Amino acid sequence: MRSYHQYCAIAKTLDVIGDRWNLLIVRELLLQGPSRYTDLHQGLPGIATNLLAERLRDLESDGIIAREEAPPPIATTLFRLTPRGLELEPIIYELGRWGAPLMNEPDEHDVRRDHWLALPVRLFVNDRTPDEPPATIELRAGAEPMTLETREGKVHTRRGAAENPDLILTGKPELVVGVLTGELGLSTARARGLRTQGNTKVLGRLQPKAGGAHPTAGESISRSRPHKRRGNSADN
Amino acid sequence: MRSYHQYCAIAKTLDVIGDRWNLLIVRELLLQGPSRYTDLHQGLPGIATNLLAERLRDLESDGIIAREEAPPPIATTLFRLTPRGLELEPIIYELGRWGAPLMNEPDEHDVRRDHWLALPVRLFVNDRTPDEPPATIELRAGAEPMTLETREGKVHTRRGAAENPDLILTGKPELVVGVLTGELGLSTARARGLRTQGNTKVLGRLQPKAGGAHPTAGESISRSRPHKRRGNSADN
DNA sequence: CAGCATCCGCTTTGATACTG
DNA sequence: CAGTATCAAAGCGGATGCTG
Repeated sequence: MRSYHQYCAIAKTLDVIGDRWNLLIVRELLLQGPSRYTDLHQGLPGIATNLLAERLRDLESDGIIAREEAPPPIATTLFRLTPRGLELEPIIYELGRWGAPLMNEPDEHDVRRDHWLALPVRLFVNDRTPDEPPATIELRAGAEPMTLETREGKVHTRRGAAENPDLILTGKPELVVGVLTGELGLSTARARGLRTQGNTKVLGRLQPKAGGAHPTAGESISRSRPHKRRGNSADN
Repeated sequence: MRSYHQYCAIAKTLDVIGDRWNLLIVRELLLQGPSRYTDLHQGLPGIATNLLAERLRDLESDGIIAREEAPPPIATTLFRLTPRGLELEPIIYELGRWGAPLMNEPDEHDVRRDHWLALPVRLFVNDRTPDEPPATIELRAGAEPMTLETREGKVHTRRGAAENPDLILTGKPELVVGVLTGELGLSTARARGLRTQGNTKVLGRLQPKAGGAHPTAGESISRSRPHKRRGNSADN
Protein backbone atom coordinates (compact mmCIF):
# COMPACT_ATOMS: atom_id res chain seq x y z
CA MET A 1 0.00 0.00 0.00
CA ARG A 2 1.21 3.44 -0.78
CA SER A 3 1.75 5.57 2.25
CA TYR A 4 -0.82 8.24 2.92
CA HIS A 5 2.02 10.65 3.64
CA GLN A 6 0.02 12.31 6.37
CA TYR A 7 1.68 13.28 9.62
CA CYS A 8 -1.09 11.78 11.74
CA ALA A 9 -1.01 8.75 14.00
CA ILE A 10 -4.06 7.16 12.39
CA ALA A 11 -2.60 7.46 8.92
CA LYS A 12 0.77 6.18 10.11
CA THR A 13 -0.88 3.16 11.67
CA LEU A 14 -2.81 2.45 8.51
CA ASP A 15 0.41 2.78 6.53
CA VAL A 16 1.61 -0.26 8.45
CA ILE A 17 -1.47 -2.41 8.97
CA GLY A 18 -3.98 -0.90 6.56
CA ASP A 19 -3.09 -3.19 3.71
CA ARG A 20 -5.61 -5.79 2.77
CA TRP A 21 -5.20 -9.05 4.76
CA ASN A 22 -2.77 -7.60 7.27
CA LEU A 23 -5.14 -7.37 10.21
CA LEU A 24 -6.57 -10.78 9.43
CA ILE A 25 -3.08 -12.24 9.62
CA VAL A 26 -2.77 -10.63 13.04
CA ARG A 27 -6.15 -12.11 13.97
CA GLU A 28 -4.91 -15.56 13.07
CA LEU A 29 -1.75 -15.18 15.12
CA LEU A 30 -3.75 -13.88 18.08
CA LEU A 31 -6.25 -16.73 17.97
CA GLN A 32 -3.92 -19.51 16.91
CA GLY A 33 -0.63 -18.53 18.45
CA PRO A 34 2.61 -19.14 16.56
CA SER A 35 1.68 -20.73 13.25
CA ARG A 36 3.18 -22.35 10.22
CA TYR A 37 2.75 -20.81 6.81
CA THR A 38 0.32 -23.52 5.82
CA ASP A 39 -1.82 -23.04 8.91
CA LEU A 40 -2.02 -19.32 8.24
CA HIS A 41 -3.04 -20.08 4.71
CA GLN A 42 -5.76 -22.38 6.01
CA GLY A 43 -6.99 -19.75 8.43
CA LEU A 44 -7.17 -17.08 5.75
CA PRO A 45 -9.47 -18.53 3.11
CA GLY A 46 -9.33 -16.47 -0.04
CA ILE A 47 -5.80 -15.12 0.25
CA ALA A 48 -3.47 -15.76 -2.65
CA THR A 49 -0.33 -17.52 -1.59
CA ASN A 50 1.92 -14.88 -3.11
CA LEU A 51 0.07 -12.20 -1.19
CA LEU A 52 0.45 -14.10 2.07
CA ALA A 53 4.18 -14.39 1.48
CA GLU A 54 4.48 -10.70 0.66
CA ARG A 55 2.41 -9.60 3.65
CA LEU A 56 4.46 -11.75 5.98
CA ARG A 57 7.60 -10.11 4.67
CA ASP A 58 6.10 -6.65 5.14
CA LEU A 59 4.87 -7.37 8.63
CA GLU A 60 8.23 -8.79 9.57
CA SER A 61 10.12 -5.78 8.31
CA ASP A 62 7.74 -3.53 10.23
CA GLY A 63 8.38 -5.42 13.46
CA ILE A 64 4.87 -6.85 13.82
CA ILE A 65 5.76 -10.50 13.41
CA ALA A 66 8.92 -12.56 13.62
CA ARG A 67 9.81 -15.84 12.03
CA GLU A 68 11.44 -18.54 14.02
CA GLU A 69 13.09 -21.72 12.85
CA ALA A 70 11.72 -24.34 15.19
CA PRO A 71 14.07 -27.14 16.29
CA PRO A 72 13.71 -30.76 15.05
CA PRO A 73 10.56 -31.86 16.90
CA ILE A 74 8.70 -29.37 14.73
CA ALA A 75 11.34 -28.64 12.12
CA THR A 76 9.60 -25.85 10.35
CA THR A 77 9.26 -22.09 10.30
CA LEU A 78 6.90 -20.54 12.78
CA PHE A 79 5.44 -17.07 12.49
CA ARG A 80 4.64 -15.33 15.74
CA LEU A 81 3.63 -11.87 16.89
CA THR A 82 6.35 -9.70 18.36
CA PRO A 83 5.52 -7.74 21.54
CA ARG A 84 4.81 -4.78 19.31
CA GLY A 85 2.51 -6.93 17.22
CA LEU A 86 0.75 -8.14 20.32
CA GLU A 87 -0.10 -4.54 21.10
CA LEU A 88 -2.50 -4.68 18.17
CA GLU A 89 -4.80 -6.80 20.31
CA PRO A 90 -6.97 -3.86 21.47
CA ILE A 91 -7.47 -2.80 17.87
CA ILE A 92 -8.55 -6.29 16.88
CA TYR A 93 -10.95 -6.47 19.79
CA GLU A 94 -12.51 -3.09 19.05
CA LEU A 95 -12.97 -4.16 15.45
CA GLY A 96 -14.64 -7.32 16.68
CA ARG A 97 -16.94 -5.47 19.04
CA TRP A 98 -18.01 -3.08 16.33
CA GLY A 99 -18.60 -5.94 13.94
CA ALA A 100 -20.69 -8.05 16.31
CA PRO A 101 -23.99 -6.64 15.01
CA LEU A 102 -22.98 -7.68 11.51
CA MET A 103 -22.87 -11.33 12.47
CA ASN A 104 -26.52 -12.20 12.07
CA GLU A 105 -26.50 -12.95 8.36
CA PRO A 106 -24.10 -15.75 7.44
CA ASP A 107 -23.80 -14.83 3.79
CA GLU A 108 -24.25 -17.45 1.14
CA HIS A 109 -20.56 -17.68 0.25
CA ASP A 110 -19.21 -17.09 3.73
CA VAL A 111 -16.48 -19.44 4.86
CA ARG A 112 -16.20 -20.61 8.46
CA ARG A 113 -13.29 -21.76 10.57
CA ASP A 114 -13.82 -23.45 13.88
CA HIS A 115 -11.12 -21.56 15.73
CA TRP A 116 -12.77 -18.22 14.96
CA LEU A 117 -15.27 -19.13 17.67
CA ALA A 118 -12.66 -18.05 20.17
CA LEU A 119 -13.11 -14.44 19.21
CA PRO A 120 -16.61 -13.77 20.58
CA VAL A 121 -15.64 -15.64 23.71
CA ARG A 122 -12.63 -13.41 24.25
CA LEU A 123 -14.69 -10.34 23.53
CA PHE A 124 -17.69 -10.94 25.68
CA VAL A 125 -16.97 -13.43 28.41
CA ASN A 126 -15.30 -13.16 31.79
CA ASP A 127 -14.89 -15.58 34.68
CA ARG A 128 -17.10 -14.17 37.40
CA THR A 129 -15.74 -16.44 40.13
CA PRO A 130 -11.97 -15.93 40.10
CA ASP A 131 -11.49 -17.73 43.41
CA GLU A 132 -12.95 -21.08 42.45
CA PRO A 133 -10.82 -23.76 40.85
CA PRO A 134 -10.52 -23.74 37.07
CA ALA A 135 -13.37 -25.12 35.04
CA THR A 136 -13.11 -26.57 31.55
CA ILE A 137 -15.66 -26.66 28.78
CA GLU A 138 -15.18 -28.46 25.52
CA LEU A 139 -16.86 -26.93 22.49
CA ARG A 140 -17.85 -29.09 19.57
CA ALA A 141 -19.24 -26.80 16.94
CA GLY A 142 -17.43 -28.06 13.89
CA ALA A 143 -14.84 -30.49 12.70
CA GLU A 144 -12.29 -29.49 15.30
CA PRO A 145 -13.13 -29.14 18.99
CA MET A 146 -12.14 -26.12 21.05
CA THR A 147 -11.41 -25.94 24.75
CA LEU A 148 -12.45 -23.11 27.04
CA GLU A 149 -10.96 -22.72 30.46
CA THR A 150 -11.98 -20.32 33.21
CA ARG A 151 -9.05 -19.64 35.45
CA GLU A 152 -8.42 -16.85 37.93
CA GLY A 153 -10.97 -14.48 36.55
CA LYS A 154 -10.12 -14.91 32.92
CA VAL A 155 -11.37 -17.09 30.14
CA HIS A 156 -8.86 -18.81 27.89
CA THR A 157 -9.46 -20.68 24.67
CA ARG A 158 -7.35 -23.08 22.72
CA ARG A 159 -7.67 -25.53 19.89
CA GLY A 160 -8.24 -29.20 20.49
CA ALA A 161 -10.23 -31.33 22.86
CA ALA A 162 -10.09 -31.08 26.65
CA GLU A 163 -8.81 -33.86 28.86
CA ASN A 164 -11.34 -33.79 31.60
CA PRO A 165 -13.98 -31.26 30.68
CA ASP A 166 -16.62 -30.32 33.23
CA LEU A 167 -18.99 -29.79 30.37
CA ILE A 168 -19.21 -30.54 26.67
CA LEU A 169 -21.32 -28.38 24.37
CA THR A 170 -22.21 -29.84 21.01
CA GLY A 171 -24.17 -28.07 18.31
CA LYS A 172 -24.18 -25.36 15.73
CA PRO A 173 -21.63 -22.60 16.27
CA GLU A 174 -24.26 -19.89 16.85
CA LEU A 175 -25.86 -22.01 19.56
CA VAL A 176 -22.59 -22.70 21.35
CA VAL A 177 -21.52 -19.06 21.15
CA GLY A 178 -24.96 -17.84 22.15
CA VAL A 179 -24.93 -19.91 25.29
CA LEU A 180 -21.40 -18.85 26.20
CA THR A 181 -22.05 -15.15 25.77
CA GLY A 182 -25.38 -15.35 27.55
CA GLU A 183 -27.36 -14.24 24.55
CA LEU A 184 -29.15 -17.54 24.48
CA GLY A 185 -30.77 -19.30 27.40
CA LEU A 186 -29.72 -22.89 27.86
CA SER A 187 -33.21 -24.24 27.43
CA THR A 188 -33.73 -22.21 24.30
CA ALA A 189 -30.46 -23.43 22.87
CA ARG A 190 -31.41 -27.00 23.68
CA ALA A 191 -34.72 -26.54 21.94
CA ARG A 192 -32.78 -25.51 18.87
CA GLY A 193 -30.51 -28.50 18.91
CA LEU A 194 -27.72 -27.87 21.39
CA ARG A 195 -26.61 -30.94 23.30
CA THR A 196 -24.78 -30.93 26.60
CA GLN A 197 -22.81 -33.50 28.55
CA GLY A 198 -21.69 -32.85 32.08
CA ASN A 199 -22.23 -30.13 34.61
CA THR A 200 -24.08 -27.22 33.08
CA LYS A 201 -23.66 -25.20 36.24
CA VAL A 202 -20.17 -24.16 35.19
CA LEU A 203 -21.88 -21.93 32.65
CA GLY A 204 -22.88 -19.79 35.58
CA ARG A 205 -19.25 -18.85 35.99
CA LEU A 206 -19.22 -17.11 32.65
CA GLN A 207 -20.06 -13.45 32.88
CA PRO A 208 -20.84 -11.39 29.82
CA LYS A 209 -18.55 -8.38 29.75
CA ALA A 210 -19.96 -4.89 29.96
CA GLY A 211 -21.15 -3.56 26.65
CA GLY A 212 -21.16 -7.10 25.48
CA ALA A 213 -23.18 -8.95 22.96
CA HIS A 214 -25.88 -6.65 21.78
CA PRO A 215 -29.45 -7.80 21.60
CA THR A 216 -29.78 -8.36 17.89
CA ALA A 217 -33.02 -8.40 16.07
CA GLY A 218 -31.82 -11.43 14.20
CA GLU A 219 -33.73 -14.60 14.78
CA SER A 220 -30.74 -16.89 14.98
CA ILE A 221 -29.34 -15.02 17.95
CA SER A 222 -31.86 -13.57 20.31
CA ARG A 223 -32.26 -13.73 24.01
CA SER A 224 -35.98 -14.09 24.35
CA ARG A 225 -38.57 -15.71 22.24
CA PRO A 226 -41.60 -13.82 21.02
CA HIS A 227 -44.00 -15.66 23.28
CA LYS A 228 -43.37 -17.89 26.20
CA ARG A 229 -43.29 -21.59 25.70
CA ARG A 230 -42.04 -22.80 28.99
CA GLY A 231 -42.65 -26.49 29.13
CA ASN A 232 -38.99 -27.46 28.93
CA SER A 233 -36.82 -28.77 31.68
CA ALA A 234 -35.75 -25.83 33.75
CA ASP A 235 -32.03 -26.01 34.01
CA ASN A 236 -30.77 -22.57 34.68
CA MET B 1 -13.33 -3.67 -1.84
CA ARG B 2 -14.21 -7.24 -2.34
CA SER B 3 -15.64 -8.92 0.70
CA TYR B 4 -13.45 -11.40 2.51
CA HIS B 5 -16.42 -13.76 2.69
CA GLN B 6 -15.36 -14.92 6.12
CA TYR B 7 -17.95 -15.43 8.82
CA CYS B 8 -15.92 -13.57 11.42
CA ALA B 9 -16.59 -10.24 13.08
CA ILE B 10 -13.15 -8.85 12.23
CA ALA B 11 -13.51 -9.70 8.57
CA LYS B 12 -17.05 -8.33 8.47
CA THR B 13 -15.87 -5.07 9.99
CA LEU B 14 -13.06 -4.79 7.47
CA ASP B 15 -15.54 -5.49 4.70
CA VAL B 16 -17.19 -2.22 5.69
CA ILE B 17 -14.35 0.06 6.78
CA GLY B 18 -11.28 -1.74 5.49
CA ASP B 19 -11.20 0.05 2.19
CA ARG B 20 -8.48 2.58 1.64
CA TRP B 21 -9.41 6.07 2.92
CA ASN B 22 -12.52 4.94 4.77
CA LEU B 23 -11.13 5.22 8.28
CA LEU B 24 -9.45 8.51 7.47
CA ILE B 25 -12.81 9.89 6.39
CA VAL B 26 -14.15 8.81 9.75
CA ARG B 27 -11.18 10.49 11.42
CA GLU B 28 -12.03 13.74 9.68
CA LEU B 29 -15.66 13.60 10.71
CA LEU B 30 -14.66 12.80 14.30
CA LEU B 31 -12.18 15.66 14.50
CA GLN B 32 -14.03 18.19 12.38
CA GLY B 33 -17.65 17.38 12.99
CA PRO B 34 -20.16 17.62 10.15
CA SER B 35 -18.25 18.71 7.07
CA ARG B 36 -18.75 19.82 3.53
CA TYR B 37 -17.37 17.81 0.67
CA THR B 38 -14.68 20.38 0.06
CA ASP B 39 -13.58 20.42 3.70
CA LEU B 40 -13.28 16.67 3.68
CA HIS B 41 -11.23 16.90 0.54
CA GLN B 42 -8.96 19.44 2.24
CA GLY B 43 -8.57 17.23 5.28
CA LEU B 44 -7.65 14.18 3.21
CA PRO B 45 -4.64 15.27 1.16
CA GLY B 46 -3.88 12.73 -1.52
CA ILE B 47 -7.36 11.38 -2.11
CA ALA B 48 -8.70 11.54 -5.63
CA THR B 49 -11.97 13.39 -5.81
CA ASN B 50 -13.77 10.53 -7.52
CA LEU B 51 -12.62 8.19 -4.78
CA LEU B 52 -13.90 10.52 -2.08
CA ALA B 53 -17.28 10.65 -3.77
CA GLU B 54 -17.37 6.88 -4.10
CA ARG B 55 -16.32 6.27 -0.52
CA LEU B 56 -18.93 8.69 0.78
CA ARG B 57 -21.57 6.82 -1.14
CA ASP B 58 -20.34 3.50 0.25
CA LEU B 59 -20.20 4.75 3.81
CA GLU B 60 -23.66 6.23 3.49
CA SER B 61 -25.16 3.01 2.18
CA ASP B 62 -23.50 1.15 5.04
CA GLY B 63 -25.04 3.47 7.59
CA ILE B 64 -21.78 5.02 8.77
CA ILE B 65 -22.43 8.54 7.58
CA ALA B 66 -25.47 10.53 6.50
CA ARG B 67 -25.76 13.50 4.24
CA GLU B 68 -27.85 16.43 5.21
CA GLU B 69 -29.02 19.34 3.11
CA ALA B 70 -28.34 22.34 5.29
CA PRO B 71 -30.83 25.22 5.14
CA PRO B 72 -29.99 28.59 3.50
CA PRO B 73 -27.54 30.05 6.04
CA ILE B 74 -25.16 27.30 4.97
CA ALA B 75 -26.89 26.11 1.82
CA THR B 76 -24.75 23.10 1.13
CA THR B 77 -24.56 19.41 1.81
CA LEU B 78 -23.09 18.33 5.09
CA PHE B 79 -21.71 14.89 5.80
CA ARG B 80 -21.93 13.68 9.36
CA LEU B 81 -21.40 10.47 11.26
CA THR B 82 -24.47 8.47 12.17
CA PRO B 83 -24.67 7.04 15.72
CA ARG B 84 -23.39 3.79 14.27
CA GLY B 85 -20.52 5.64 12.68
CA LEU B 86 -19.75 7.38 15.94
CA GLU B 87 -19.26 3.94 17.47
CA LEU B 88 -16.09 3.68 15.41
CA GLU B 89 -14.47 6.16 17.80
CA PRO B 90 -12.84 3.47 20.00
CA ILE B 91 -11.30 1.90 16.92
CA ILE B 92 -9.88 5.24 15.77
CA TYR B 93 -8.47 5.90 19.22
CA GLU B 94 -6.84 2.49 19.49
CA LEU B 95 -5.29 3.00 16.08
CA GLY B 96 -3.99 6.35 17.26
CA ARG B 97 -2.57 4.94 20.45
CA TRP B 98 -0.78 2.20 18.59
CA GLY B 99 0.58 4.68 16.09
CA ALA B 100 1.89 7.18 18.63
CA PRO B 101 5.40 5.65 18.63
CA LEU B 102 5.52 6.13 14.87
CA MET B 103 5.19 9.89 15.18
CA ASN B 104 8.83 10.73 15.76
CA GLU B 105 9.92 10.93 12.15
CA PRO B 106 7.96 13.51 10.14
CA ASP B 107 8.75 12.07 6.75
CA GLU B 108 10.01 14.28 3.99
CA HIS B 109 6.78 14.26 1.99
CA ASP B 110 4.44 14.19 4.95
CA VAL B 111 1.55 16.59 4.82
CA ARG B 112 0.21 18.29 7.94
CA ARG B 113 -3.15 19.67 8.89
CA ASP B 114 -3.60 21.85 11.91
CA HIS B 115 -6.77 20.21 13.14
CA TRP B 116 -5.03 16.84 13.41
CA LEU B 117 -3.44 18.20 16.57
CA ALA B 118 -6.69 17.47 18.32
CA LEU B 119 -6.05 13.74 18.09
CA PRO B 120 -3.12 13.38 20.52
CA VAL B 121 -4.91 15.68 22.92
CA ARG B 122 -8.01 13.48 22.88
CA LEU B 123 -5.90 10.38 23.25
CA PHE B 124 -3.64 11.37 26.08
CA VAL B 125 -5.03 14.23 28.06
CA ASN B 126 -7.62 14.43 30.83
CA ASP B 127 -8.79 17.25 33.08
CA ARG B 128 -7.48 16.33 36.50
CA THR B 129 -9.53 18.96 38.33
CA PRO B 130 -13.14 18.34 37.32
CA ASP B 131 -14.54 20.62 40.03
CA GLU B 132 -12.80 23.83 39.03
CA PRO B 133 -14.30 26.17 36.48
CA PRO B 134 -13.49 25.56 32.81
CA ALA B 135 -10.14 26.70 31.50
CA THR B 136 -9.36 27.61 27.92
CA ILE B 137 -6.09 27.35 26.03
CA GLU B 138 -5.56 28.60 22.53
CA LEU B 139 -3.12 26.67 20.39
CA ARG B 140 -1.27 28.39 17.59
CA ALA B 141 0.78 25.76 15.87
CA GLY B 142 -0.03 26.50 12.27
CA ALA B 143 -2.12 28.66 10.03
CA GLU B 144 -5.33 28.01 11.87
CA PRO B 145 -5.62 28.25 15.67
CA MET B 146 -7.23 25.54 17.78
CA THR B 147 -9.00 25.92 21.08
CA LEU B 148 -8.73 23.49 23.98
CA GLU B 149 -11.17 23.59 26.84
CA THR B 150 -11.05 21.65 30.09
CA ARG B 151 -14.52 21.24 31.50
CA GLU B 152 -15.91 18.85 34.08
CA GLY B 153 -13.11 16.36 33.87
CA LYS B 154 -12.87 16.21 30.11
CA VAL B 155 -10.81 17.99 27.53
CA HIS B 156 -12.51 19.28 24.41
CA THR B 157 -10.97 20.66 21.25
CA ARG B 158 -12.39 22.68 18.42
CA ARG B 159 -11.19 24.68 15.48
CA GLY B 160 -10.72 28.40 15.66
CA ALA B 161 -9.47 30.93 18.15
CA ALA B 162 -10.70 31.24 21.72
CA GLU B 163 -12.53 34.30 23.00
CA ASN B 164 -10.88 34.72 26.35
CA PRO B 165 -8.15 32.14 26.64
CA ASP B 166 -6.40 31.66 29.95
CA LEU B 167 -3.30 30.75 28.00
CA ILE B 168 -2.00 30.94 24.48
CA LEU B 169 0.62 28.50 23.25
CA THR B 170 2.50 29.44 20.11
CA GLY B 171 5.13 27.32 18.42
CA LYS B 172 5.82 24.25 16.38
CA PRO B 173 3.16 21.53 16.58
CA GLU B 174 5.43 19.03 18.29
CA LEU B 175 6.24 21.57 20.99
CA VAL B 176 2.61 22.43 21.63
CA VAL B 177 1.56 18.79 21.68
CA GLY B 178 4.55 17.82 23.80
CA VAL B 179 3.64 20.35 26.46
CA LEU B 180 -0.02 19.33 26.45
CA THR B 181 0.65 15.64 26.77
CA GLY B 182 3.32 16.16 29.39
CA GLU B 183 6.09 14.65 27.29
CA LEU B 184 7.88 17.96 27.26
CA GLY B 185 8.57 20.19 30.23
CA LEU B 186 7.53 23.78 29.83
CA SER B 187 11.04 25.12 30.23
CA THR B 188 12.39 22.63 27.72
CA ALA B 189 9.71 23.57 25.24
CA ARG B 190 10.44 27.25 25.78
CA ALA B 191 14.12 26.61 25.15
CA ARG B 192 13.12 25.05 21.85
CA GLY B 193 11.04 27.96 20.76
CA LEU B 194 7.62 27.67 22.38
CA ARG B 195 6.08 30.97 23.39
CA THR B 196 3.37 31.43 25.98
CA GLN B 197 0.98 34.22 26.84
CA GLY B 198 -1.14 34.10 29.95
CA ASN B 199 -1.43 31.82 32.91
CA THR B 200 0.72 28.75 32.43
CA LYS B 201 -0.66 27.24 35.63
CA VAL B 202 -3.70 25.96 33.76
CA LEU B 203 -1.36 23.40 32.20
CA GLY B 204 -1.33 21.77 35.60
CA ARG B 205 -4.93 20.81 35.07
CA LEU B 206 -4.02 18.55 32.18
CA GLN B 207 -3.34 15.01 33.20
CA PRO B 208 -1.74 12.56 30.82
CA LYS B 209 -3.91 9.48 30.54
CA ALA B 210 -2.55 6.12 31.59
CA GLY B 211 -0.39 4.49 28.97
CA GLY B 212 0.16 7.84 27.40
CA ALA B 213 2.65 9.08 24.90
CA HIS B 214 6.16 7.85 25.45
CA PRO B 215 8.91 9.85 23.79
CA THR B 216 11.41 7.14 22.95
CA ALA B 217 9.16 4.14 22.63
CA GLY B 218 9.31 3.65 18.90
CA GLU B 219 12.89 2.45 18.80
CA SER B 220 14.11 2.12 15.27
CA ILE B 221 11.73 -0.61 14.25
CA SER B 222 9.84 1.58 11.85
CA ARG B 223 12.99 3.19 10.56
CA SER B 224 14.93 0.20 9.38
CA ARG B 225 13.69 -1.44 6.25
CA PRO B 226 15.88 -4.42 5.38
CA HIS B 227 13.82 -5.26 2.35
CA LYS B 228 10.60 -3.75 1.16
CA ARG B 229 8.92 -4.16 -2.14
CA ARG B 230 9.95 -6.69 -4.69
CA GLY B 231 12.82 -5.36 -6.64
CA ASN B 232 11.50 -5.90 -10.12
CA SER B 233 10.98 -2.22 -10.79
CA ALA B 234 13.63 -0.58 -12.87
CA ASP B 235 13.21 2.73 -11.11
CA ASN B 236 12.79 5.11 -13.98
C1' DC C 1 -17.54 27.50 -6.22
C1' DA C 2 -19.52 22.78 -4.49
C1' DG C 3 -20.11 18.16 -5.77
C1' DC C 4 -19.33 15.20 -8.34
C1' DA C 5 -18.25 11.99 -13.22
C1' DT C 6 -15.05 10.50 -16.95
C1' DC C 7 -10.89 9.11 -18.83
C1' DC C 8 -6.15 7.29 -18.53
C1' DG C 9 -1.78 5.18 -16.95
C1' DC C 10 -0.10 2.67 -13.29
C1' DT C 11 -0.19 -0.56 -9.27
C1' DT C 12 -2.32 -4.17 -6.58
C1' DT C 13 -5.03 -8.17 -6.29
C1' DG C 14 -6.51 -12.96 -6.99
C1' DA C 15 -6.18 -17.27 -9.42
C1' DT C 16 -3.33 -20.61 -11.09
C1' DA C 17 0.82 -22.98 -12.00
C1' DC C 18 5.24 -24.23 -10.64
C1' DT C 19 9.69 -25.11 -7.51
C1' DG C 20 13.36 -26.29 -3.79
C1' DC D 1 6.10 -27.25 3.59
C1' DA D 2 7.04 -22.73 2.15
C1' DG D 3 7.07 -20.24 -0.83
C1' DT D 4 7.98 -17.92 -6.57
C1' DA D 5 6.33 -16.81 -11.23
C1' DT D 6 2.95 -15.29 -14.32
C1' DC D 7 -0.97 -12.74 -15.88
C1' DA D 8 -5.80 -10.86 -16.38
C1' DA D 9 -8.78 -7.91 -13.87
C1' DA D 10 -9.79 -4.66 -10.56
C1' DG D 11 -8.51 -0.62 -7.90
C1' DC D 12 -5.98 3.66 -7.35
C1' DG D 13 -4.21 8.52 -8.20
C1' DG D 14 -4.10 12.45 -11.22
C1' DA D 15 -6.03 15.41 -14.54
C1' DT D 16 -9.82 17.27 -16.45
C1' DG D 17 -14.73 18.26 -17.58
C1' DC D 18 -19.48 18.91 -16.38
C1' DT D 19 -23.55 20.78 -13.89
C1' DG D 20 -26.14 23.42 -10.44
